[in-house]
Amino acid sequence: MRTGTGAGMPQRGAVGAEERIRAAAVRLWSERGFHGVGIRELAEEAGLSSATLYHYMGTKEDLLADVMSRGLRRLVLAAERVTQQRAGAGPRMNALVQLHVLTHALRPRETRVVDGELRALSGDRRGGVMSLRDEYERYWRATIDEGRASGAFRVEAPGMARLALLEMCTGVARWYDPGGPMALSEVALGHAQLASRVLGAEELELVDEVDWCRGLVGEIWSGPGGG
Amino acid sequence: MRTGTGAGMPQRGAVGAEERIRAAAVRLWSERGFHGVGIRELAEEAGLSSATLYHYMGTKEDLLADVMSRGLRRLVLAAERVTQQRAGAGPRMNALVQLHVLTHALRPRETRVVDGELRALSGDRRGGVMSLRDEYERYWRATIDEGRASGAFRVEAPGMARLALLEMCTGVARWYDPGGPMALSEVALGHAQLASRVLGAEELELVDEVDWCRGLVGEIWSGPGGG
Amino acid sequence: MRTGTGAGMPQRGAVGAEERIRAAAVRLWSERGFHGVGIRELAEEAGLSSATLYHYMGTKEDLLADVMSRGLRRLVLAAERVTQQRAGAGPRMNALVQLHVLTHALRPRETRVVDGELRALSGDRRGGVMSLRDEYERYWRATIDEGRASGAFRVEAPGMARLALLEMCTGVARWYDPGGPMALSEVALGHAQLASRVLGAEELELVDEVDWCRGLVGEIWSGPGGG
Amino acid sequence: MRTGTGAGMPQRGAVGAEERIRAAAVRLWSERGFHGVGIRELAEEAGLSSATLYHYMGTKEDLLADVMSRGLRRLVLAAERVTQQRAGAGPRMNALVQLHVLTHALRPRETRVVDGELRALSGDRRGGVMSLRDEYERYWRATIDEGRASGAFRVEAPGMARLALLEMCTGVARWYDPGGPMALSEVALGHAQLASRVLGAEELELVDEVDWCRGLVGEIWSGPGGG
DNA sequence: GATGAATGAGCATTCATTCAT
DNA sequence: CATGAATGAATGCTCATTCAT
Repeated sequence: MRTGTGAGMPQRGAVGAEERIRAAAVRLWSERGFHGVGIRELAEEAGLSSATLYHYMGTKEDLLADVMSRGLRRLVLAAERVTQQRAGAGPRMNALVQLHVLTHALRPRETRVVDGELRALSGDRRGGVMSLRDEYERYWRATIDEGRASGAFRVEAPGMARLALLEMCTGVARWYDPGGPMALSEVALGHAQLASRVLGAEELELVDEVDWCRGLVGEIWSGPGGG
Repeated sequence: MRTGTGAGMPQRGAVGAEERIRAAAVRLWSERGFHGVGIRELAEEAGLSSATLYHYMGTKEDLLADVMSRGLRRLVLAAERVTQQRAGAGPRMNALVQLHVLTHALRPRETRVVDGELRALSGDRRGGVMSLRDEYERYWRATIDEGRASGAFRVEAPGMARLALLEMCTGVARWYDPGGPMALSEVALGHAQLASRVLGAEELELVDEVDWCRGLVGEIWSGPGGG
Repeated sequence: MRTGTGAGMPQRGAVGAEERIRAAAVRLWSERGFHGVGIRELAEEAGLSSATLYHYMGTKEDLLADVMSRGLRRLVLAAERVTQQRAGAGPRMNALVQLHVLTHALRPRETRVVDGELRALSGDRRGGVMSLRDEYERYWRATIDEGRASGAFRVEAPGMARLALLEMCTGVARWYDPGGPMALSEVALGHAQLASRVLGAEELELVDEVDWCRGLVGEIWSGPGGG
Repeated sequence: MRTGTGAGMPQRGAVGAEERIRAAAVRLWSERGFHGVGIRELAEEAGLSSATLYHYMGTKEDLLADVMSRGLRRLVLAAERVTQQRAGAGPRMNALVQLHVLTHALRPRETRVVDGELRALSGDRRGGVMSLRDEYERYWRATIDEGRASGAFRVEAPGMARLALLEMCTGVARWYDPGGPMALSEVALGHAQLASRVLGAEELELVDEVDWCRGLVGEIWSGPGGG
């Protein structure tokens, strides 16, 4: 997808096209996978002809790389904010978890694509996406390390703990049902507590970051796509 | 896929064919997904022509349902054994976790297919697989309930804890690398400890079930396919 | 097949494509039957790739239904004209027979497909085609009934006579050879006479409708397809 | 299909196999056409495996040629009998028509295959079948010629009349319904009368040959297949 | 006599993609 | 900006047929 339209504000109907295409892709791919959805169906979902699609994107795989990169960049952006605005390993980790869980609960389609379609990317493009993912995970790694150094966390295998926590929190996008019995904030706070247990930091008080995170998610994920 | 060949020992190339097909499918699907692998490639991987494939299976989707059901039945079988042979919520949960982790670390391909291709199944067949998955999760649910009742576990939202734990342990199949820095037993015991923390049962002693589980996995997962 | 191209004159290769496809189908199917001709061969005969074929049609069966419906609609249209422009059972039947025979002699391929491939249509589509056929036969039925009522025809079993006559006249498409010994007008008039005998109306004078019918056939069957 | 089993009487289950195969072919082909039915379905209908089928027949096309030849030989045989046992063009034609109609009404499946699948036969085999058909039609031709010579028939174009009559009478196999409103004998006698009209021989008395023909059809068409 | 296993070629259909307009 | 037309390659699957047992 061509990088940017330059102007600061959407001007013509066409401006929304890229956005609509990405939205259609996310909707469809999150449900049936990259290989399970054809270009024609994608075009129909976006309200365009399949030929017009190619005006806005490169190949199908380019579109996937674009969608994944944008999603990951938003995750990175959010994690960066948390690090800037929350000090101390405990509060930071608490916020990171609540943010991750909220993002995955509020944006299950985007996150499922980001998390599950890496294998559909070939060599070169995969590398770029993986390094973005690593960039995101680095916030977790750093915070866990920090907590271990300060004595706030007690974990023997911090790498494994990080992976275990990420898998646990990412899983929310696979099972959370907004119409189900659990309130969103319960899930977020609940996972924050589980994380504190996993990290051996139970005595820490768990600040409720749900509203703040919700605002952050809203700010970062709404709008024309975080390009 | 037709049920069984009956005879006790593989005699001709044909005997192993069904098995070879399933193995090929697991290998390929775990890496590129159900929709990412064509019938011809599957056949080649199994050492057959694509026409011969259809001698042994119904449709491609039938094969997927077969592979998933067999995998899940093995998981159920193993969980059943744990429940029979380990008494008390703590020891049981400990064994369930170590078993799940070991299975996912030793059989990452099978478990990734089982866990990730549900969406490729259409209506009727999906139901069958989902009920098997529910059957498996019931062992976890029951054990958590038991531990909460006995006071061994302290969790506020047991449903969420179960899902969080399952996602966490299942994730092992996505990241564990046998050539990597972590020993398999460390991962298994490590997750058992994380689970005990998640469930608020830290004071419980964590019996090392790795060898026993390894035997169980070997017994249940080797052989002609757990039909 | 999409309805029409609107423009009054063929301009580019694409305009005639639908027409060319139907013509190819009629040519091939009339000789080897619907199931005897593959899509690739059809495409080749139409001068397109098999993928392009699907740009213009739905399924192969859709194309058959389209071809049959168009043929039958033309038959109906012609019979309607006869009924409007010829009064009295005798003259009408005479014209209907000559028209039917001429159509089947001049358009043996279209009529053979219309007459012989009903079984290749599945349920729903078959019904539509059958009702068109019934519509056409209704003109014969009505005319025979009229002739019986007026005393012009003497037949005991009018239903059987209608079927017998239709089979007899339709058969022309199966054996008439324009390069053979019989002139087209002889065949048409000859059948008109046989029909008058079958209906017990020998004393009636047989007007030669060959030229008029030929004009009608030319008018109705030429052109972009009678959609 | 290998020509004969030699012995005069069916001995083993296998003896019936060829017969069952032909019967299955006739059943299926008459409904969906030669190209519309696969070998596997044919085998299933005959109660055999598709491989076993090939024990009894050559290729699929060989089987078709066999089925068609046998049918036509039976038609020829019956026409021969008529010629031997009925003297005079009028009575002979009367019997030929009633026999043809009865055969097509009682054996619609066999006759539809005989009549409609010639195009599925390639070059060499088609010639053989066509000459059998010609042999059959020769009885009609000869009888019409005889009637014209003796003054019993008055037709101008005897060739066309023959074809018209054959098409008319053959059509019975396409529309006659034993459960419908017309009795079989009505159809047979009715067509005999239409034929006499077509041939300009109305003054001739129409002997009811239905019972005799029925016997002939029963004799010739029952039994192990008229090989 | 009968069949499971096997296959190359073919089936109807869809794929992602290009391009002239 | 947008699309209808076009296609080579691939899709999942079935074809008629052979052959060792």
